[in-house]
Amino acid sequence: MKQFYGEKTFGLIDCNNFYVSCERLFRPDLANKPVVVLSNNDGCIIARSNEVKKLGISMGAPYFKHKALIRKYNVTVFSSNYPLYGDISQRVMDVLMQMEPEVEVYSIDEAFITFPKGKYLDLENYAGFLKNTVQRDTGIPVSIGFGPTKTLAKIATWFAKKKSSTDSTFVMNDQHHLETLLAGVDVSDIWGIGRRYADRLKKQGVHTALALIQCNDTWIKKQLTIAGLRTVMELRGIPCISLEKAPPVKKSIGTSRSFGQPVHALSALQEAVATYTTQAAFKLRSRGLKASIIHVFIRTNSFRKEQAQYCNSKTLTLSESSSHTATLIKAALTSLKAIYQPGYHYQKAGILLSGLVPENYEQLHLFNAPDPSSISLMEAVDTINKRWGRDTIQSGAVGLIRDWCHRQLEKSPAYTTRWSELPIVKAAPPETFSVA
DNA sequence: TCTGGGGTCCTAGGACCC
DNA sequence: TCTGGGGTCCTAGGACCC
Repeated sequence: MKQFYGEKTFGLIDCNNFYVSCERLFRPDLANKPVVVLSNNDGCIIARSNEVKKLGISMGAPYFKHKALIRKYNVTVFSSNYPLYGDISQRVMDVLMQMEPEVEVYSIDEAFITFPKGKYLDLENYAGFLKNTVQRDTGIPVSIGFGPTKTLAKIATWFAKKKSSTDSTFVMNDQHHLETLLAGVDVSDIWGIGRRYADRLKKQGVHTALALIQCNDTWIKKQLTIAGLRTVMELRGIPCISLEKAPPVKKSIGTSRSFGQPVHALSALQEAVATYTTQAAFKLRSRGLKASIIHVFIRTNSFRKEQAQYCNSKTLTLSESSSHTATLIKAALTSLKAIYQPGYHYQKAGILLSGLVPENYEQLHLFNAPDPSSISLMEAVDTINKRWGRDTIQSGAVGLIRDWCHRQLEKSPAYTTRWSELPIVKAAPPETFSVA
């Protein structure tokens, strides 16, 4: 492979229509039938079965705009069920880690692997073996691409999905002429080139990955920054992005939601912000971290051009980092009060915690002693909420009426993560299978 | 009526210091 | 009246990813 530098082969394992595949695991009657999964608040379509893709419904499309089509073609609709998807994802990753020593969990539905060039004599065969093993052990169909860099492995996976053949794998090897392959890839389909950059490149006459790798490096850096230049090097076959086996240290943790209906009152925003802070603080403690910076934002609906628009945010630095829910809520509500303006239709609020340090990292305020009772209180609350559900014990600030809560009308059960929602399999005649 | 959420990285520009 | 230059840090905004 003369044009490919580097000693390693990279692979990308990408779950097909992942959220839809997860829902189908427990609804085998939906195989080969059109299915979509909605975003939070049932707002956008974020996963589509192949049948739905053929109807021309695009990724991220607003649900309400396609309701008629969805009804017409009898598409089954699910609200998103992240506990289910997270659990199935873990199973897929476990299978890969049993097969390969070097695995990077890149996202909920993708993993990179890498191994020395030449480890497997027949890469096509190995890709098929990997794919079949994941499918057999988890029920999730995947596509797999191999290439000499991560970016080219991504492109190989793109070819694997594009091919109408059933094997869903693609290996970039000596038989392929890299330039011929890249001539068939639109710049917008390159990992790292988003819509803005793609538009910009096309305006200047660069339409394909092949045209891009032939551009001058200085020009590329000016157009796409150093990150874009790295992408181009990878497209040329020079590895610049390495495999990250350990998940990177978190720099921020946030929670934000759109409301189920417009919100006007400060009191409702306070409940929402307190609720999001509670959730973020729980995530913080689950990762063994404390935060010292808390950022709160509120905004109106920018799609409603006819309405008065307002968005604002405020960042507060705590005198001492904390993971204590009440402390964080107090700071969040102080910021909220400072930015709240009456008279607007608010659509979304959120909080972002940063300045994260390990919980055992002590940087005490000169005059404040730590309160050991607050630590044991939080531990008790987390234990109870893990056992009985996350709403069991909460701060009074989160409210009781909560009419701002987001919608999730079509949610499937937490089949694999909640005892009360386990699927019940009934004995059935051969060749049929039903789930109650 | 109804348009997601959670992240990361890069750069430009201002503040500040010596 | 005339009034430097370089380094660092921080932040906002824009780009990207799934």
